[in-house]
Amino acid sequence: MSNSRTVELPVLRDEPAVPCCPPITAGELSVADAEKMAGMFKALSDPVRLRLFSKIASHPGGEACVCDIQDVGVSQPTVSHHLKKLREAGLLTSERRGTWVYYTVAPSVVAGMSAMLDVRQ
Amino acid sequence: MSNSRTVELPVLRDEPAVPCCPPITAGELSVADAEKMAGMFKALSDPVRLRLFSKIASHPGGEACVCDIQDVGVSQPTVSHHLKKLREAGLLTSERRGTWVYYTVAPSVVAGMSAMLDVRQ
DNA sequence: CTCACCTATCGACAGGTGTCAACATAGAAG
DNA sequence: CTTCTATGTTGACACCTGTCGATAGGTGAG
Repeated sequence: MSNSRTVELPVLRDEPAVPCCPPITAGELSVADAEKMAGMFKALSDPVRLRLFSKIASHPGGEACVCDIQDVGVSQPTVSHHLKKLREAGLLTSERRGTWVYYTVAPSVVAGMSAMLDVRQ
Repeated sequence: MSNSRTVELPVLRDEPAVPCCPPITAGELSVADAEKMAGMFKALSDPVRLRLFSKIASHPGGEACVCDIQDVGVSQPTVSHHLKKLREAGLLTSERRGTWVYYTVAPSVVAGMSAMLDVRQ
């Protein structure tokens, strides 16, 4: 939309903005889009991961230290494993601050999944 | 709507209306809710299932005959297997009409999943 | 009835996934 | 340096899952 010359477009987040995929009602998903979205849904397809994600998302700022959320009934390595999966799916980002590691939800990605399922009923 | 007494309450859909689960940002998911929602996400966590679901959802009325959608690159038994999974997860309902079987999306269930991921960014 | 067609089920198999104990790594504080 | 705490990684194992061919069931036509 801008008409000035050579504007540096600022990157809003470290997320790739992910405009991925129109509502499912809009038409058939391409094979590539289906694989991408399936990967995201798969990340949320485990109860433990969903609870971890929910704990982070419901924290102020959508951000939480691992130490705040690791009480989900499985061992610490398993928690770490699940957080890695969520991060690899693009649903979380992680950042180390001194001793602790903080995980943050990627709002645009999650919003994209929500929008994709937006069915007018 | 009839006004005579002893009214039989009509079942709106065969779906259980599913008000399940507030937005993830609203608080931690209970173990039970996490298992229920994880099951729904798992149903959409396979590329073939997502494409089948997308084909049905994008059909007029959110309804399609198996014969219309089974071209997704896998065998007929596999298509049937995936449709069964989607049905068991509550995302689709099926109905036989003569020779053909029609699958229909359960809008309220899908809307529930969408609402759960509704993150204000 | 028989046949042709559409869809579901069964049995089997390769590959994927969740889980843990053991170990490794990274900071912070002595 | 050493030690402690917080996370991540590795390797192993049981279980789950996607896929297919073969087969069964259900429906309409003849």
